[in-house]
Order: sequence, then C-alpha cells, then structure tokens
Amino acid sequence: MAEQKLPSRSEDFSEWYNNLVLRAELADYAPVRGCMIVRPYGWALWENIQKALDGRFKATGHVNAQFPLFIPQSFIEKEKSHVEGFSPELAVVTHGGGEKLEEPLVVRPTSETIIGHSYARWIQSYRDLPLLINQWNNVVRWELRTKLFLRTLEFFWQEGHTAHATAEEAEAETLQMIDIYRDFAVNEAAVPVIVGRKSAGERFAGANETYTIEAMMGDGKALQSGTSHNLGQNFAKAFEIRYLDKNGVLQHCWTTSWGVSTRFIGAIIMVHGDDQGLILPPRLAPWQVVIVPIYKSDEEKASVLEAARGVRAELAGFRVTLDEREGSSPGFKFNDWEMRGVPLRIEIGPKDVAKGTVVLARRDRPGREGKSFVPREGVAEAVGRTLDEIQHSLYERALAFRESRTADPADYAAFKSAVEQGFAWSYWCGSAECEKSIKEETKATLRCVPLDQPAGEGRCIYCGAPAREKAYFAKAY
RNA sequence: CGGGGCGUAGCGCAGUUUGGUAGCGCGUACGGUUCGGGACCGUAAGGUCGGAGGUUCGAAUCCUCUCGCCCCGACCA
Repeated sequence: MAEQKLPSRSEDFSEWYNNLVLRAELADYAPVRGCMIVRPYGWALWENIQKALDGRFKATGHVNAQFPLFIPQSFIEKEKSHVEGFSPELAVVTHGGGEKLEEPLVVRPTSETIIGHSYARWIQSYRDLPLLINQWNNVVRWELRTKLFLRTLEFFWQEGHTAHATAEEAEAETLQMIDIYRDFAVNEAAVPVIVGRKSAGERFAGANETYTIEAMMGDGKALQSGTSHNLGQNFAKAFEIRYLDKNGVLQHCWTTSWGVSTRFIGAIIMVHGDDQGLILPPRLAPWQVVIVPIYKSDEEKASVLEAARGVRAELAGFRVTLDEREGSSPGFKFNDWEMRGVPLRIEIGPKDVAKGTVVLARRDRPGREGKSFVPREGVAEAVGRTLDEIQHSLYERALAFRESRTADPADYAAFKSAVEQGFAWSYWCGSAECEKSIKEETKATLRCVPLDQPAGEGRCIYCGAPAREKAYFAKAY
C-alpha cells in the first residue's frame, strides 16, 4: 500500500470510508460502473450476518426459497405505486439468444410481484396461511450515485415475503420482523438503532406502512439499516392472492415484506471504525482472535510457534487465526490486523513463553491501554470474557455517541444546527408540507417516527401547530 | 442526469502551463542483515500515460468526442 495511514475519519469521513473498504479488503470496484466485488473477507462478514439473521427467521417459522432473477415487465406494472416508485431505476433485458424479446424482462429490483404471482397460485384456503418465505439473493436498482456497500447497482440482501389471513396478523408479522432486525443490530452488530415508522413520503413503493431501524453513523448522518413493510392488500389485489376463509368466503390476503442488505456492512464500518481501520463486533467478525508470534532467533521461533499453536488449539471454540507470515515484522502485523478490525489480538513472544503468559490487545482500545498480560492457563476463558466486553463496549460507545449527537431543539434555528451534526428529535404535526419544507431548507429528512413515544404533546418544530408525534430528523445516506 | 474535481507501473503521486525517447515513493520478486508497534541495504521486474479520433516532423502534454472514479445537488436498501 502506498499510504500506510488512512485518511483521517474526522477530516474526510467519506475518503476514510472508501479507503478503508479497499484496504481492509472487504470489497473492490468492479469493471461495471456502480457495481462492487465483495472480497472473501467482506463476504465472510456477510455470511456471519446471514447466519445470525437466518437463524432468527427460521426460529419464527420462515423457510427459504429462491425466485427468478427475471420478472416479466407487465408484473411490475400491476401495482400502481410500485411501478411509479421503481420504474426510474429498473434494468430491463430486451434481447435474449440474439432475438428481441416479445416482452422485456426486468431484472428484479425486489420480488414482491413475481412472488405475488406464485402466492396467488399456491394459496387457496385459510389452511395455506400464513405463508412465510424468505430468499437470499441479489437485486438490481439503477442508482445514479453509488458508494461501496451503501448504494450499488447490484446488491445482496434477504427479502422476506409473507401472506396472512388478516390485517392484524400481517401487522404483527411486520412488527415482529422489524424487532428481529433491531435485536440483530443491537445484539450481533453492536449497532444501536431507533425503531420507527416511515412517513408517507419515505415509505416503500406499494406499502401501507414501512417500519425502519435507523442508525447513526460516525459522521452524525443516519443510515436506514433494515425495513419491514406492511403491504396491506395492495399486492394481493394486484395479483389476486386470495383464500377461502372458514365461512367459505373468498378473501384477499394481507402481505408483508422485509429486508436487510449488504448495506448493513456499511453501517458496521461507519459506526465502529476508527483511524486505524475497521473494528468488527466479535459476534460477527470473521476472525475474532488473531495470534501474532514474536521472535528473533530460530530457537525463539520454535518455542514461540509451539506456544502459539497451543493457544490456538485451546481457542478452538473461537474463530481464531495464527499469523505465521514470514518476512513481516510484528509491528506490521499489528497494524495489518487492526486495519481489518479483528477485535482481539494475542501477542506471544519469548518473554511470554518464559513467563507462561500471553498479551491480549483489544482493538477497541488502541495502544498500551488495550493491552493486558494474562496467564496462558485459562486463556480461553479470558478471551471469551474479553470478547464479550468488547461487544458490549462497542455498543455502549456507539450509543453514547448517538446520544451526544442527538438534540431536542427548542426552535427551528436550533433544529437547523442540530441536523448539521446529528439527529434532531422534534415534534412534527404530521403534514407532508412541513416535512418537505424541512428537507428543502436543511437537507435533513424525516428518518422515522419512533414506536416509543414520549407522553404528552408539543408543537411542530416547523409550523408550530399542535403535534402529538415526535420524530427523528437527520441528513441521511 | 446537472455543477465541480481527477484519470500517468499494483497503490500514492510528479511531469502537462512552454510538445522533443516516462520519473519518484511505497508495494512486488530475489539475496543478505532484521523482528515486543508499519525494519534496512543491494539487485530486478513492472507503464500502448483511461479510450477513440484529430493537429504536428514529433503528443502524457494542444483540440474534439467518449468512458470511469470522487465530491456537491435531484433519486434510493
């Protein structure tokens, strides 16, 4: 690498992010504009995210399937607001096998329509409900402005699609899934999130209600990190998804959809990373522990590596790697693994071998402060405890940062400066006009109306009208 | 898609104003000395200067078009 140090996070957050993604070998630019290559280390992180989410989906009765990449164009057009929302960003295939197609095929931007088509065939009776299917796949949206992980033409995600007999069940499912996302973000990724409702303007195209988890990045901007949509009967009506109820009456189903994408990797980077590089939460890190051996002579090397391999064996319950690379100094390796965000490093040198100790170095506390000497005896327990502490402290640190950058502005002037550095937590009268004016004047959007609302009422931060709901406003990715 | 910036070796850059045989640092390979926070010396490999056209005896350099990336806007997971 040309530059050893990353651009400073505080001076140029965007450059810091771009460099970090490349230097940590999470992803690379593809030869096609706006597309990315997810490199093995980045994909390993994604696989851990997949495992954490997939387990939660299965535990709540969902099953995985796979629907086609290509969708007949007419399908997209069946739901009015859906086509309006997505048509500007569709990739369309017009030719196949050297021939012009009779009907163009859309590369899926999301699969509500093609799944709706199947659900209409599969669902006949209330006994077929609920139908709870998820798929892990890639989708394409022709975005104008792209950024690795955060917004690319092609991205990877999961999309869950469910059908229910009643509005109440669909709403319960929608809320259950956003809560699963919250639980995942908080407990696996150590990313604090605010769970709330999207305003009508920010809703998914075709949804009656969109719930979101919103996180604050290290520059104070918001990132929508997962969404769950109550689609009402919109798609059921467009695709004739119907069932006979217990009384023999034909009814339209109530459907939901929900997704988390590789964008979440961007959230992990921007929430936890520092000027040294990535910091990964232990529960998701591809490598939880890296062992760096330190030696000079051949005799030292032999004894140190023997000890290091012994420690590795004792840590079999963790995701652990031993850096045996020749020709790189320990100092180089320290920096290298810090760039990659490995949460815990174990240093083993001749002095440690002699004393029967190892050095634990926490990634979340740079330099000497994060180092401790522990006896080799019982190292697995110390590692487990330290990883738990790192997991918790990452969350606490991110939460404290968010709180320090969240204001409850007294007036609109204070609101404007609040959204320059973080979130504004303000009463909103509920009108789309106020929301729009705020966006035009401050670039801040209404991120969500949290499900947890304070008691009492206030006045709209923009128009001063009586307001019952308090919302988060912020500049967003 | 509008405004701005930038494309020269794997990476970071100089050279472009004033046209004249392509350079530096890092990295890479090899040899040696090193190794508890990004080691050092030596040798070597590596570039149709983003692409296409044009002007010229001669283009990285001037002109036209085009592609890509970054930043700022409009749109979004």
